[in-house]
Amino acid sequence: MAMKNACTVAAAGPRGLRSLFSTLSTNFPFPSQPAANQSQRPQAEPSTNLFVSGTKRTTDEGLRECFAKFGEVVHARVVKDRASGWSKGFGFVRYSTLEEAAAGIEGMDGKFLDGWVIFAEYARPRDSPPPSPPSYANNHYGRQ
DNA sequence: CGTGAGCGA
Repeated sequence: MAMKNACTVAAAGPRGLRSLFSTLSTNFPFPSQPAANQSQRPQAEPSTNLFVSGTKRTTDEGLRECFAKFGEVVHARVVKDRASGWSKGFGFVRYSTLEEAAAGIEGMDGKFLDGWVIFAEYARPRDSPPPSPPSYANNHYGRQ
């Protein structure tokens, strides 16, 4: 039982609520949505691509080891600056199937890793890579 | 007050 993994699943207990119902106990029900469409916010449709945030001090292997407990991680990568090499604070994890991806999200979203909270969500489909180098052929990433 | 809402060379 020697897990050097830093994936110490530490979920904040239901404590911390002190005076939640203070002076705001006036209008209770939801104030009808102000019809303000939320543009393209997070929460994309189910996909094997997972976007994980909170990996400032975590590495690709850390993410992989952490998410591998919920499914078969095909590939895990922590985005970092190519120039300096420091983590940008977020990464991506690709599962083998959508079920595993959902399980990974439900099981890792809002957990602590390396001392930082990590968020697991579906990543956006990236079919428009930055044309930094005009490249010769069109790079086509693997698709299930 | 252990919290950022962020999408990849």
